[in-house]
Amino acid sequence: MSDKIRVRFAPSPTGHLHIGGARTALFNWLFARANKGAFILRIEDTDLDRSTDEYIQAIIEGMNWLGLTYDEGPHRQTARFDVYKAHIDRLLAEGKAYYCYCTREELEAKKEAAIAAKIPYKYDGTCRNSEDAREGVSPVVRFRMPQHGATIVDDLIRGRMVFENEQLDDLVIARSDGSPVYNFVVVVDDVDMGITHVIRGDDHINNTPKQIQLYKAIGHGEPPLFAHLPMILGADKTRLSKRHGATSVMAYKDMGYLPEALNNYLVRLGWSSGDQEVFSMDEMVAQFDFSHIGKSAGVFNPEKLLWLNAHYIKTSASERLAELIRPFLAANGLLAEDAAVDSAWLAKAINTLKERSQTLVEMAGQMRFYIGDTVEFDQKTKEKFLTPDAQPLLESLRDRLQDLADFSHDGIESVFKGICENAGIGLKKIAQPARVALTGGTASPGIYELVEVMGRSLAVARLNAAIEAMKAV
RNA sequence: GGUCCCAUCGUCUAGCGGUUAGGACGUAGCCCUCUCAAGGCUAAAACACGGGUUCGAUUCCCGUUGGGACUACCA
Repeated sequence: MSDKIRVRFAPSPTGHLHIGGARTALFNWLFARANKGAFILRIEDTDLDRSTDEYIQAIIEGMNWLGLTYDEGPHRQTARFDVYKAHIDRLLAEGKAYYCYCTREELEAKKEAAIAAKIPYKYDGTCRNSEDAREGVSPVVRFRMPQHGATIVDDLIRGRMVFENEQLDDLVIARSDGSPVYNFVVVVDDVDMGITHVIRGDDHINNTPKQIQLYKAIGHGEPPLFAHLPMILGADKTRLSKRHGATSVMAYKDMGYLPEALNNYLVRLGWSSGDQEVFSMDEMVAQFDFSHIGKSAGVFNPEKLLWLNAHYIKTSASERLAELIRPFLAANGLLAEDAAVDSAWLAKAINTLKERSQTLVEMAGQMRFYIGDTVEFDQKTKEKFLTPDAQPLLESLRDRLQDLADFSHDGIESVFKGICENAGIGLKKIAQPARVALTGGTASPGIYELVEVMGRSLAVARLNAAIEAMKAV
């Protein structure tokens, strides 16, 4: 256990698992799996006002959906307040931290003054050397940050970064109510949990030197190694947020995306392995390495994700898709959740839809080809294809399908071919009117498979309905 | 304002001193074809700028410009 790699994903439960968090989780997971290490889930819920149990569940749900299994956790920081308290007391006793009685108002005023005078703001250290308690003020605890020398971060992705210690603030580690603050608990937990590598977004870069100083005060050995991942940006190159559309992982599930598509998209946003674009989870694990993680922020590209999703739909087993699509069919009203529809039939239908569906939502919509007694005709389409010339052809088609002994793809094909030969016409002359009659539209799966999956009775019924509609004109 | 990070087609990226600067998404055209897709082929499309270093810079160094993050008793 001593030199085993241990990494963690540490989201705060103040929202759903979003795209950026999911990628951080994925990279941690990949690194752990690639090195036979441990992947730990830690919930950073020290912000009591904004954290909720619902979001904890939502984050876990998102990770489960993506298949990012964790080996330990979820650990909750709110369950460890006594641990933090002990560290704070010790730091206080050792003089590495001190009580600060400055009020928020005073601090705010000093900050505004600094900004107005255009000088860089930093806590002025009023309480650093004075032990004077003030009546009626419950103090915060500040960490005594070294003010000389420099803190060096040898980032696994960015290389060496040097921070002058005089730039570092005496940061608050405990609020006036005694509760510990993020930068502090992160360090305590990483030490306690034996974290060897901290893989996180590069929005944490400026926290790193502060945390390293905390490690030196709290930890025993060396601080962990750091790897700062580039940010994910929206199309306008600002940090990805709700403004850019769906950002929660589960929203993608609801929009009919497959988890492997999202994982594959995310892994290629910032990391590469030559020219390869499509990766199974096993391939990602086998090929993942820090040296091919880029440094620059990436723009989230929904079109490419959609392309990957279409790819995975095309290549997934239809049996699996048949199960996944049921909720979507229930949602669009085509098939009740508990409808007794044969999965084998569903899979057969999906076979004809896979190559023309980019999402499960889209595929569920296309199930209209096969489910439902009536079809709606667009007026223009009807005029163009359900012509007087076509009527006898459709009648003939109906009769032949009615009498067809071998109601298979090949049997159906021979029916169409037979009609073409009889009438001396090309397939196009009958296929398009038939397609319109059977589906109401001009775009559908191949006509033979369409009829086959639809089944004899529905095909005949729809043909009859179309023929009636033609007569009515 | 301060600190830090970043910079190859519109986007994701390959490249690790000498390449016709490669791939992918998207876009356009063609082929295939019963429609729509899928698939195949082709095309347009990039090294931000200026200095160095070097026989030679997309690649190494510095600066400029441009983006971004952080700058809380949030995480």
